[in-house]
Amino acid sequence: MSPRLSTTGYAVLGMLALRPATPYELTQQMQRSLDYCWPTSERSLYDQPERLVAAGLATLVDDGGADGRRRYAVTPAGLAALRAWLADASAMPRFQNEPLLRVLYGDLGTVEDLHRVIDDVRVHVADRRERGAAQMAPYLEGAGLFQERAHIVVLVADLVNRILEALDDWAEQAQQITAAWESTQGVGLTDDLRQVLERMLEAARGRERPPGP
Amino acid sequence: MSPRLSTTGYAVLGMLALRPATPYELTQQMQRSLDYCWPTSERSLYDQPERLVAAGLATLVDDGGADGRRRYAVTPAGLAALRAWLADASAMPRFQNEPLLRVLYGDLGTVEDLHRVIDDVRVHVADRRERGAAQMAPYLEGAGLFQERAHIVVLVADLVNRILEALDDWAEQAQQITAAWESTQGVGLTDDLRQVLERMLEAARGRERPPGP
DNA sequence: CTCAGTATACTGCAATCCGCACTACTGCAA
DNA sequence: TTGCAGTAGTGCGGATTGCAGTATACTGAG
Repeated sequence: MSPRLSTTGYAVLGMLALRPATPYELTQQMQRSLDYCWPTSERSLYDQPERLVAAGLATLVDDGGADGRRRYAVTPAGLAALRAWLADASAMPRFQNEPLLRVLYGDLGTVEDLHRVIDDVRVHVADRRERGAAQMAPYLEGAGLFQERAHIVVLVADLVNRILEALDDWAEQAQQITAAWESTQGVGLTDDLRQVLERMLEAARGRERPPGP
Repeated sequence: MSPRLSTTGYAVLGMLALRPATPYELTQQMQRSLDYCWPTSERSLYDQPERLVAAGLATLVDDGGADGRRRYAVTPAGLAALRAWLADASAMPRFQNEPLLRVLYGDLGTVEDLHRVIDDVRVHVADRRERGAAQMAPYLEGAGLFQERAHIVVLVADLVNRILEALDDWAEQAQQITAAWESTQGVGLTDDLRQVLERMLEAARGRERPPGP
């Protein structure tokens, strides 16, 4: 019946289920929460509510006159659609890691380029973590923005933080390893890289099956 | 001059810079490498080479007759464009984490839904790690597919692996924490969640400035 | 008072990307 | 010779993106 909602559609539907909102408020909320698990352009958030209305999953609860400021809320059908979505299979996380792409082709550029990309990762991560901490700190005192959902919010924030930690740890190690490189080409499997590779393969093997016959 | 290449455009340009390829070969390579840092649909990979040719960054080195099988290679201008791209600023990594979105709205569904999403993450991650290990193991014996680029490949694989590890560790902890939940709503800040939150905030604080005056 | 400058809250548009269905060819096996 | 699976694509409609542009409100200098 409904022409298959996109994941972004469900993301918006979910936000409206938490509380009715105007498109602009959706863009604000996106920066606070959605951006950590499902980044989208602001542009598309302005279009989503209308599409949800067309599918019968949301309604206009306040057309704010001629000057816009339209507020939308979920319908019972919308809630049902959300619950159905939550019940079906999820996709593998997709990581659009542009800095890593630059590292992957790093041997086509200079060592300075490579160093800068890695440094930038740490800067980006530090910024994100700082903003994340500022958002999460109030929850300890019972004063979070969605305190009644604290259990969910903490779980989500924890994964985001773990991934940022992984990025930062990697970047720190990459800084140390690449500091010695004189060129981006022909470095070969140096001792430190061999260690990294061995640890990686060992960890992967460890997960397969506990003992083995 | 050229109408600004997309990141996917540079990703393809980079693959062609490593070795000339047919569009189909690009889709194969994507599954092996690009998918870990810059996932795209196969469909768009078929279109990219033509676009690069139009921009003067690639050329057809073998139009395989009427039956397709066209092979493309970078031009000197293409290599220059790649180097210029490597020299300019990178964007923050973007994580499209659909399972996490489902957790974020988990309080609108059942506990079973929530458990399943978290379990699925571990399954997805195990699968990825296994494939990654199979690809990386040959590099230890000097028999990797791009052995002469081993230093780069190991660095990239290490970040991918660290992120997968973070996902799995998080999921394992989330399994334990949510195992006790009888409903997805009104759980509140239980002791285990409070500990997670405290560790998170402490870690973030630790990064800000080493000692303090 | 007014006028430039800035912030907020959008809208339009062209380019790009995506999923899906569909085609065409090859081997090979009943 | 027909059916089926695998390989290598193409076409198309709709979704998404970045960017430029608009409208309105406030703010403080002259």
